[in-house]
Amino acid sequence: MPELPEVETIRLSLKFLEGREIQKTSFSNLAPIETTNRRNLRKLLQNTQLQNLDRKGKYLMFRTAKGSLVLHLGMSGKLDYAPAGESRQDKHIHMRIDFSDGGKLYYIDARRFGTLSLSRTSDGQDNPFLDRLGPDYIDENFSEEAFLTRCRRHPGLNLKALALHQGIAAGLGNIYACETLYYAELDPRRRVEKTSDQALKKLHRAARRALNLGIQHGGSSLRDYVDGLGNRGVMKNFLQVYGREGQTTLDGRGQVQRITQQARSTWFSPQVQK
DNA sequence: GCGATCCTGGCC
DNA sequence: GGCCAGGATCGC
Repeated sequence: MPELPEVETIRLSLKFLEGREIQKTSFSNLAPIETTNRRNLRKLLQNTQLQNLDRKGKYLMFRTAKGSLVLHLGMSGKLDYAPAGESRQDKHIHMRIDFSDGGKLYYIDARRFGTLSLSRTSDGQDNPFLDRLGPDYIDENFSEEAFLTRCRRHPGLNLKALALHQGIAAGLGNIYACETLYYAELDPRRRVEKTSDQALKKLHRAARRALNLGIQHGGSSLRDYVDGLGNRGVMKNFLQVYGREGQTTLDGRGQVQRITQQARSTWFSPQVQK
């Protein structure tokens, strides 16, 4: 469910937890833990300070002195903070972090497409999920030239698949991939090898624009997305093509059509995107 | 590179 | 009952 803007919004909403002491952490039997085990995670997140809450692509990193919990929210994952004296009840709570002041942070994930993993290094390169990621689209140091080089390694991909490929560049999901291709006025069916350097650079700029706009508006709450404190985002009201099959684009420049690519829906406007 | 697959829930 | 969903991996 959450893409870069939603994950970033969640991160910002929970940044106030930085510096707090974690007392203990517990996991459900079905918690989607990968490449480590609950004992290691429990040990990592026990009687220690949460130093920083960071993000790489769609992954959150809970940093402590001994390493980080690396969390991906998948399609249905949420974080929900309950201050001292409150608690949450849900069938699908898979992790609970108890802070020494009585606050609790819950990870809730009905579909369990998310992952909980571990990193011992500050750059995260020892974690197989983080290691696979390309640069973050909104990283100021990620140049158009670097993006171009990475794109050219995948000549056979169509532009929608390119946009969604987290190893080329990280952060776009289905919503913002569609929006990016609309901003860049590029046909999602076009292949990388048939796309000019100029056009790919335009795609890079468009992705940054789409993602930053999403962050500014607190993410897209289409169905049930909320940040770590239960607040909805309003980016939905600014989407040009996503979910608008049979309507005009938000700015009225064309009609929106839905097609299927890589077994997922793509919304685009053939009049605008070439 | 592509399609199937992991899983639950909401909506028609 | 069937279809759809904001994701990513795995096998072919």
